[in-house]
Amino acid sequence: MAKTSDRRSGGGTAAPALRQPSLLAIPFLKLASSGPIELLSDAQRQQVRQRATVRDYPARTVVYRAGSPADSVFIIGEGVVKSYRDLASGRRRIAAFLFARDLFGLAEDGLYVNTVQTVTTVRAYELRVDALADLFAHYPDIEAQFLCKTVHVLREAQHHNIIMGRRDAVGRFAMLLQLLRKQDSAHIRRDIAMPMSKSDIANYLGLSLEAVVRASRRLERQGIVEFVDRHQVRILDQSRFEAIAQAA
Amino acid sequence: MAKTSDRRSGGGTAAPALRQPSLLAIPFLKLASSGPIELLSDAQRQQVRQRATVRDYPARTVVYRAGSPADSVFIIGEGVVKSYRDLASGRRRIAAFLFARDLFGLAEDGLYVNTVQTVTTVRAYELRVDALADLFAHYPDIEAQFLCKTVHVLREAQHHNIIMGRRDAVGRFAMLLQLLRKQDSAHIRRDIAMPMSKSDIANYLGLSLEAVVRASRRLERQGIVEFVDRHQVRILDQSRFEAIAQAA
DNA sequence: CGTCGTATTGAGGAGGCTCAACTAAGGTGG
DNA sequence: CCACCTTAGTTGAGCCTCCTCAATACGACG
Repeated sequence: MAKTSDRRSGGGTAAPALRQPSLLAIPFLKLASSGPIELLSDAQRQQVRQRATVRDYPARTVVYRAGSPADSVFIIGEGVVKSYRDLASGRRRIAAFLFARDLFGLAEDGLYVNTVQTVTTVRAYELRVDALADLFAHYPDIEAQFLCKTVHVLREAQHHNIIMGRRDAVGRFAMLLQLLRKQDSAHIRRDIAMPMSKSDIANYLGLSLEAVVRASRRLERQGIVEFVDRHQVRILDQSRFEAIAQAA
Repeated sequence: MAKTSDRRSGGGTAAPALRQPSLLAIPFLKLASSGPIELLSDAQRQQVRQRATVRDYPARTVVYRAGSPADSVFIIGEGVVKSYRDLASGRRRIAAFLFARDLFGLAEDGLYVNTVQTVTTVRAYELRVDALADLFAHYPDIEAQFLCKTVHVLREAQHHNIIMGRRDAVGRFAMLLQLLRKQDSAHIRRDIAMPMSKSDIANYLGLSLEAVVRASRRLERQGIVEFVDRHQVRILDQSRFEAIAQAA
């Protein structure tokens, strides 16, 4: 494969390929282990898998467009997608980046609200709405897990709001890096995979591309991070990095 | 009651007092009527009502604080609340204003993530988590409606993101007014109830109080809106108002 | 009629945006 | 294998908007 196709799965974690659809979230209730957990049991994942179609998309593929009929929901098995809307002003607002074990395609009034496009190559599980209804009817517990996941996504959207409330570009960028770092939770904390372009990041953070570039340059010049390559960032000064990101 | 206590229910709609807990949202699937609808059937509302405790709060009451144990979820019967977090920087970010038929109290890891405080006097239905679990176990359809509502709230959070992505204070303020106008959907579209303070609005929009004041003044000076009193706004020029708000 | 919280207005400064030119990297075709 | 092209990224200059600080007005309540 060509060089660009090497960008897979949001970056270099050695996680084994997921053979079953899977949902990650922090549950409502207090559990022994805090932090996000796998919601579905093996049996549940089997049930979901049986009703789903596996889809493999190359990078930059549009999965669906905003306003088109919503026939399916999707669970990401591997890879990264962006969910966005193009506004009347010509600007593009990226609502979220979605990763393995994330869910997308929740519709409104029978239509998708955002456009979803792959950032890396992506394997997804497509569940048609009737299959989903069937699943919920037979296995109410699975429906409860979807509710749990949706609440988790809602909290992430609120976190995005907090990011956008910051005035300084450097702070917003640092908070995005924190978010990306959580994706490689099992991996080393020093290196962060950044599969999306800086232009995508600008659209996510509500900044101009130039502002994102200057923010990353400043972090680099101050010796806080280092850009190993276009899609990989290394944290050099953990405490100063945290200080900037936490100062929300 | 004193004058300030006259601020009720987000403002002057002649809606009859809701005797039953109720959820408002736009469903996934295409229906005959687009726009938000009542999700629960009469029988379902009855079931929810039986397991809920009615709570009446004066204005400015804290219902719960971020980080405290999450024992209950709440459905608003009447009134307005704000859901917010106080950040390390001393700033307060209001995640959402919630109205009649809205749901709040969805926890993470057994703890509330936001602080919720009443803006007006509020009647709410409190559902303890075990009562909610019992409800879901016996009536899976109700769980489906809660899922639908949560997705709806998620979309509203994404809309909030779009608002915050705007650079101009006037545009953000106009979009907030649009949002408030939808609350009085059955009511005249010319007058908008604005139960919260301008300071709250600033915290919601990610602006300084002064910026909100100047934005509203500018809309007023241009003859687009008129501030009838501190909590009521009248749209004078519908088309110019829309043009500013839509130009997201 | 004084006090407190909310609201308003002005002056000055910081930060991000736009516009514009330019560099770097990846992909294509001869 | 290289010239070319396209996309992504970088940097600088000047403008614009919002922020901060500070002082003042207003309304509700005691």
